[in-house]
Amino acid sequence: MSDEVVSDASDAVIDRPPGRRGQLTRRRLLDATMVLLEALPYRDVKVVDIAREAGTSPATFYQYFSDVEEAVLAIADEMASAVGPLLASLVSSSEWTDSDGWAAALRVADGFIAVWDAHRSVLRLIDLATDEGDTRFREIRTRLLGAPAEAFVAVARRRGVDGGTPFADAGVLVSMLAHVAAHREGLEHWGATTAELRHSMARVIFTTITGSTPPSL
Amino acid sequence: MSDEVVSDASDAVIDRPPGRRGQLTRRRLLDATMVLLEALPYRDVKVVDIAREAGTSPATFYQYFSDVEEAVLAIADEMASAVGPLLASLVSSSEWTDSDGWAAALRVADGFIAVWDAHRSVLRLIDLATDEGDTRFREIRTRLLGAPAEAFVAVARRRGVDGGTPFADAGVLVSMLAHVAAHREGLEHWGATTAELRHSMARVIFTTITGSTPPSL
Amino acid sequence: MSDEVVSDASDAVIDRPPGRRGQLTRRRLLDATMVLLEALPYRDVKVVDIAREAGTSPATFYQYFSDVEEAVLAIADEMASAVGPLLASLVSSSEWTDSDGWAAALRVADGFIAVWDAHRSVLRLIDLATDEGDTRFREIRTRLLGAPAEAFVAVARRRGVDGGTPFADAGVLVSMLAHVAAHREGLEHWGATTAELRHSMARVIFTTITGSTPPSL
Amino acid sequence: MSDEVVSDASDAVIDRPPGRRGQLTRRRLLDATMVLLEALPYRDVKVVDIAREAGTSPATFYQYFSDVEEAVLAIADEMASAVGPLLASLVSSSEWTDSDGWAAALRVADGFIAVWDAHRSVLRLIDLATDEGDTRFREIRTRLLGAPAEAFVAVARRRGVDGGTPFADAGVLVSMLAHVAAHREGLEHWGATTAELRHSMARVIFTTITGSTPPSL
DNA sequence: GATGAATGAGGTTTCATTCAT
DNA sequence: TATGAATGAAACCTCATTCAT
Repeated sequence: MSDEVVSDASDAVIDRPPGRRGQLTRRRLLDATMVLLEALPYRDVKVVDIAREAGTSPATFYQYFSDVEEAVLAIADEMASAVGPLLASLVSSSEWTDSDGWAAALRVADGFIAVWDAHRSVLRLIDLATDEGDTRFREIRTRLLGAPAEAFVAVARRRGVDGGTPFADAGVLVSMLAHVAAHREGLEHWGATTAELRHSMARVIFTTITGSTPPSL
Repeated sequence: MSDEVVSDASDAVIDRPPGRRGQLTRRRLLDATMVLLEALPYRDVKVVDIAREAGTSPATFYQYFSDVEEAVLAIADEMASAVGPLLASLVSSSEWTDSDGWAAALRVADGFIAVWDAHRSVLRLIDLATDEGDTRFREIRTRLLGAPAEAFVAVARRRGVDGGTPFADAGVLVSMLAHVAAHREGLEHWGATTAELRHSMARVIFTTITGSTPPSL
Repeated sequence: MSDEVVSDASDAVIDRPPGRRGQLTRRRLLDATMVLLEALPYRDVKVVDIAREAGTSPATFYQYFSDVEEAVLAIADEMASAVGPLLASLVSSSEWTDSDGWAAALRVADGFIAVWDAHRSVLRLIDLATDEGDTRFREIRTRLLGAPAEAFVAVARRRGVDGGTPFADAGVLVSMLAHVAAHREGLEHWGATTAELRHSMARVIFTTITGSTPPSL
Repeated sequence: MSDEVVSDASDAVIDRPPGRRGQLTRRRLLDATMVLLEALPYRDVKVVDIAREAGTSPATFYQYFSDVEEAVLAIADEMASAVGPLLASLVSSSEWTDSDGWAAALRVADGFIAVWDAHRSVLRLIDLATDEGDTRFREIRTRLLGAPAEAFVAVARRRGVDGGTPFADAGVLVSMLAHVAAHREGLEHWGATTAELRHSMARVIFTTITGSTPPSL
């Protein structure tokens, strides 16, 4: 069991390259952080609890992250790297002609809803931290929402809308999509079904991008 | 109409009916809370600091609120009572005909932007707390955004849109407006001027409500 | 097999199984608590003081006990485990015949006096807490006084007193012994020497158990 | 109604002779203290709560008592003044002959039980404070238990028991009576009915006082 | 690598107590 | 007399963080 011979050369004192065991511990800590993030308000997620949840001690936590924020940052980063391109691809995967645009619009709406459903707590946190002025989170947020936004801009340019304002339009669209997806539950509670919401979202997308009325109606 | 009325006692720590001097102190505490809220992340707003800022002691704070959240709640409540109706009136003040609709749409967009500029920190906090499941904040949020949303619904009904889904449409609109207004700065940073944004917002409103293309273009 | 085991977690704040160093600290804290308990009224024993007396910090205290009561409970528990059986054995160690009963009665009286002299403050506290309805302390008190009481019952049964009421008799005896032992000092102050008191105690014991008059007179 | 003309001459600033209204307030405060004492551990009875319970403010409390202890002292004092003589009279009201002694013993037992049932919380408190060294409470306790104790001594002397130790005997008796009465409930829980207990108590009294076996058996 | 243990630092709360009205 | 209000002072309790093993 104790054949920890691994890490070849330098067994330095400080943060040396990963190492099998270390990688696992780190992952356990990240997962634990996620679990807590989904159950508690951010401000209530404490190092001690993460450690307990991960089955280690606080001291161990500090060997991998300097504070909770850093761990969260890592999580958010992973997520953004996966989700940003995904959302962008949904936008880019269509020519947004009158004929295939509607289907694309629906796909985009669905994509946002699905992504927010899957990562609600981290996404919320990214928003929060960004609003509070944290630049590292802002970068992540930009990667995340910027991707689909730029895709929208690209489409708008390609379709060469007359005197359009592609950046504003894209910004408005992404804002709308993100916010509706984030508050879908609240909106349902208020009287709008998810089916209706995706329809409304798609309509706004379609109209904004193509300038014409969706064929659906 | 300066009716302080109510205060059903559900609230604070003490029971005795306020009293002049006490009302002043309470106000000072609320103002101090606001000041801090604008300067710091919510989680960093401490009772000690509120007290200092208000020129009293923590003990005094606890004579009026049982914790920071309660003070914040009071602030949010006041704000919602003022802002909700305002936003709703912007929506209701037009017949949304093709001729006057565009002006109304612009007014609504401007209204949201102005309100968010004036109350950014509280509004952010209401969103955060609501998302974290706090029901008292959710109620406030509903009063706040529900007002314009229902106004949109009323308009949609009056205009008798064919097979419309007024609730979903209104929800999407309000979500868009709130989110864009909240992140205007970020969007500008990214490439969309405020002027363009308000235009895009208005266009989405107008199209969604009237079903036709804005005359502006 | 990497079982973190269980550790029923019913107890303190932490779960991890003690550990040498920790055991020592815990002991120091308990001892410090005892010292203070002997010098001050219970309600005046503060965590800060215990920590100081033990040469640590309050934070450390909380790593072992969740409040003063829990520490006191541990002390009382230890004491009861040692003292209960001792008192019981004093009762059981005689056949309570007319000839050896008197000596036994004196030994029992002496035992109670000695035990109360040695643990006055804790015993007082157990009584207090029990009277106030604390069930955990009640259990301890039952272990402590129940032991000699049941021994008395056993003796009474063995001696087959006619229409006796062994439980009531045992209860009365133990009550008397505990109370006199607890207030010996006050009684002396009032006019009864310890020698006389032990004699009176013994007489009541002897008479109650054997039904006959002590030979001494 | 506002004819508060009363208090003739000096309307001094500080504690002037009672005054109708003041007496009432004082009484209300004492009663409130009692109520709390019966519901909470002594250490948890706070000035604020007494005031609330009495329907006044803390400031008012301080016009009558300098702290909670003083109020409690007043209550204890009243009680002792009423109860001490009562218990003494129960002892003195018999010649303790073989014929009427048993009835007297039963009456005394009943008396202690009744008194403790009626004043349990105050009596407990007196004991506690006395044990902790408070001399004012000790005096009260002496008045309370000293009364029946001295009555026992008087009886013993009158009956001229041979080489008796009247003080020790009386002390033991009163201790027994007080403790059993105080813990009657606990003893019942353990297996001794109240009827049996009063019998056992009476037997110990009778035997100790008269030196003979009670006729009852 | 991992972690028992310890603790400085800081915020939270509670109260007794005091005034000015 | 009575009491709104205010607050100093003292605990409480929790964490992030650091060592030594």
